[in-house]
Amino acid sequence: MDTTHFRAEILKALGQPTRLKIIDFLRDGERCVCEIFPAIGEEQSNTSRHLNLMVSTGILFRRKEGVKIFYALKHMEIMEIVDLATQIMTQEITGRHRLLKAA
Amino acid sequence: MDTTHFRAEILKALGQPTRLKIIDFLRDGERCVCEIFPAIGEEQSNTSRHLNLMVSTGILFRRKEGVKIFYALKHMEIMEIVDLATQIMTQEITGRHRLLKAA
DNA sequence: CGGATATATGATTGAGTGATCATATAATAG
DNA sequence: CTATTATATGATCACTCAATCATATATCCG
Repeated sequence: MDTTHFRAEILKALGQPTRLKIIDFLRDGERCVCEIFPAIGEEQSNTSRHLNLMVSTGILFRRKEGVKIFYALKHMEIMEIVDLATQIMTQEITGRHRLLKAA
Repeated sequence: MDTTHFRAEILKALGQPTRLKIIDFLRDGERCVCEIFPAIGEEQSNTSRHLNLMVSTGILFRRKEGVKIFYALKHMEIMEIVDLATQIMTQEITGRHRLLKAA
């Protein structure tokens, strides 16, 4: 089986600023939409769409409680991936500093 | 500093089927374009564009040797990220099987 | 029931993306 | 110098995506 598309879909879901902000915010645990969209500074509507997308992709849990709907990270691996991306970013930035100083 | 866009850019670079195929192929080490595009079954032109994008994003090295241009993964973390995505995928697939069996 | 709150969804729009074809550039061999 | 090989790039096109506004749905409270 070729898993390329499935794996790309997961990584693509993480590679978008608004979704990444949501994921950062969900690190501390489950949150409802009404907490998420003010925290990340996006419209309720837009936030809802991104949350739905990430549930479809399989990286978020959804739980209903009364009127509120709570979302949470479904896999610890998601945080690890984001942390590794941060490491790469840091290396790139310091690497460029080194180049700038040398020039 | 808000690093959201930078981190998203890195993850986005990985979240595309053609680029993911390239990254899989580069696990074994440095390869030139003439080796890469037949291996992944894409056009030379298209392959070149994706390689350039990944160099700009800072996840690939480029080295010139005569007429050939070699590309290589620039960070070990890239392989780790892809492996973690594979783990998530596997958990999702087996999880769905379990649900199907229970139904 | 009627109003308020929380979330989702339809429609639209502008921007971005990936692939393709044709062509340009660069390096090397003969 | 010319032909060949390797790679990059311009132009184009269909498609996808993110954001927004307006509205629908659902739950709860009084």
